[in-house]
Amino acid sequence: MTDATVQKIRAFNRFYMPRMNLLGNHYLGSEYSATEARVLFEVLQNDGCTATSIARAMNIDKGYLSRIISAHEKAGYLRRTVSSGDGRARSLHLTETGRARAQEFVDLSNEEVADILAPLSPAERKRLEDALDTVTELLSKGEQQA
Amino acid sequence: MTDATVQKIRAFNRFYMPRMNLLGNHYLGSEYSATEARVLFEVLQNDGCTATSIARAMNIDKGYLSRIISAHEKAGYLRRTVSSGDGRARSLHLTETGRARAQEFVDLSNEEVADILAPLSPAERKRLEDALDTVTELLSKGEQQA
DNA sequence: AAAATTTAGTTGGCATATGCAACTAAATTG
DNA sequence: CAATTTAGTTGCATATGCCAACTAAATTTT
Repeated sequence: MTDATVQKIRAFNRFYMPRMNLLGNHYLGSEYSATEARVLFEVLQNDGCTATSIARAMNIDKGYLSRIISAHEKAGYLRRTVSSGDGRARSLHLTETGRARAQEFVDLSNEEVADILAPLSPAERKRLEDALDTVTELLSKGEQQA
Repeated sequence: MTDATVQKIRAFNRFYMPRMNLLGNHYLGSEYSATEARVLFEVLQNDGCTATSIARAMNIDKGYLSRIISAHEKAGYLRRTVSSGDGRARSLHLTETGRARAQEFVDLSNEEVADILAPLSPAERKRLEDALDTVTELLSKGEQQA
């Protein structure tokens, strides 16, 4: 059951996560927690989504999420509107400020990754992209559950 | 500055992390926090290491780490012995119980990964391994800082 | 070698993050 | 309409992180 590919994946994860700064609780170098930043992204990429859908996507506690959303609202990053079809649910929308804030995170992340890729030649970048495509393609097999 | 490879990497991260269950604060499905589990692994893979070396490797506060280690000791997972060469430092060693506990995590992780890889044929696994090797090789460039 | 400085670890205190369960309101079932 | 389920909120407990004070032991200075 513990075949070589499994070990390879696990070794890769141990190598990749710290290199990409994907450990720790802060979103990159920012003062924001990774969770707070991700919530902002969820709403950015999914305007009108609800707390429930975010909780499902991020797999976090709905109580905790409720507070994060309240904090984002208080900070002026998003608005809550009663869902048209469901009186219990609130549709979430980023404000201009929130969109700008999310963009800051995107920019920061881009810079970090760019630094990591700096030593690579164009040919090497191409190889890297192809390898990432391959990994994505293969791990997408047997994907249609959720 | 925001080139295609950077976007590729970021898209890959968004795809890969949730798929590998690398988000969230719990070590896999266990009741253990990721931090507690990682400390156990550090000692497992580095018998006789010290709190200072772990704090450096994991980049966490020494006070917090001190408490985690105490908890692990109280739980019977590890022993502390005064370092032979340095009277201030304590060498850390897993007990049999601690080794078994760590192994449970390893097994759990192996199973999760095995499930993900289940749909892949042997040929596809080989392709995957090669792709992971390529990514690792390329991201290792310009690596000798620390 | 004694004093001053540094290092390893512990502990207390504090702030925030996270998780869980009880609770309210609204929707859905039968 | 009563019973059940669902979306969110809130109270409370624990986890996590950070900083500073403190002890003991090692290292450096003079």
